[in-house]
Amino acid sequence: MKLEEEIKQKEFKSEYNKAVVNLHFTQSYLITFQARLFKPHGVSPEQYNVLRILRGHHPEPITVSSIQERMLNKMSNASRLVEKLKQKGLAERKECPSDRRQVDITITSKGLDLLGQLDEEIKNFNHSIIKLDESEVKQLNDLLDKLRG
Amino acid sequence: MKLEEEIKQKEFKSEYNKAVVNLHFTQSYLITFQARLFKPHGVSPEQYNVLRILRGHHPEPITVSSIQERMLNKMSNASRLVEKLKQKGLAERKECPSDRRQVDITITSKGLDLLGQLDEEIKNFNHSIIKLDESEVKQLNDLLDKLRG
DNA sequence: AGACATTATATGTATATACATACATTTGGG
DNA sequence: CCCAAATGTATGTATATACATATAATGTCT
Repeated sequence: MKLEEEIKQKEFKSEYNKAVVNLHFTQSYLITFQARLFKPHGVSPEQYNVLRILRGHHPEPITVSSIQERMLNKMSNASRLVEKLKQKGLAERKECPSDRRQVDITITSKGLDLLGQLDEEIKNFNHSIIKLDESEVKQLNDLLDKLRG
Repeated sequence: MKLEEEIKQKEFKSEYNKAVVNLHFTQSYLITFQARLFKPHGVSPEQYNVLRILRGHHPEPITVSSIQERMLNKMSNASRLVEKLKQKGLAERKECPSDRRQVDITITSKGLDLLGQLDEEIKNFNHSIIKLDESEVKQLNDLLDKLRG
């Protein structure tokens, strides 16, 4: 549905103005459905994202600052998210021997199991939530990559 | 820059998977810069959005639930945002005479002044933050509108 | 009119973001 | 080697989101 109808706004001052609002609105649409998907599994979308980053490095550990770099929200707070995952038994924290300021984080087997369960579900979700065909999605990704310069 | 480089991920399982991540990442990119733009003026991005909704109806008042419908995050909390705006003298609250459950909200002249100051700044911001030409932005908006079905 | 559902708003709680700041450890210059 | 700067992590505070629930006012059915 056109954004103008969704938020009951007659028109936008420019396509650029509409695009900024459209990106916020579409992301909100996605995250609402994602949160509902993750909720029965006891993790939030950002916690899931950190788990995926951990799995990407498994069995090597990864430091908190490296997690931060790979997160979608750069200014967020990796250490608090790791703490949440640890409380749920999905991740482990260990002091880094070579630099005692750093903390090595690894995903646990429980964490890997959870991701394994979610993989198929997420794949189906991604296809069903995005009502575009293969070439359109590709086009969208290219435009977003270009948008950020 | 390609999303893969920005979040140091080698590849995505599908374009659909990438698109979901790309939308989150791009929105985060936008909101970070927007927040910095608004900060000197003492309002957050969502507070600004509510102010724009109020101006769109001025001089008519608008109820809290109508604000909610027009907000980007449908599940958010219009009444708390209105409270913040009231504390800053940017909006007023009045009991609706025809239905005492409802609350009529109007933007104050101070609120209109603030938006007036911001208008030009936002317009320039929207153009500079989106590094696409006119036809590409149009294409992006069409894809986003179609994506949500 | 009385009982009950519905609607409009407000509030409580958990999570996350954004930013400032604190603290310990490491690094590097003198 | 010692002190200052830089780095890695944690924490404090304000804001916002997501959802459940509370409360008052209104509408509806009999």
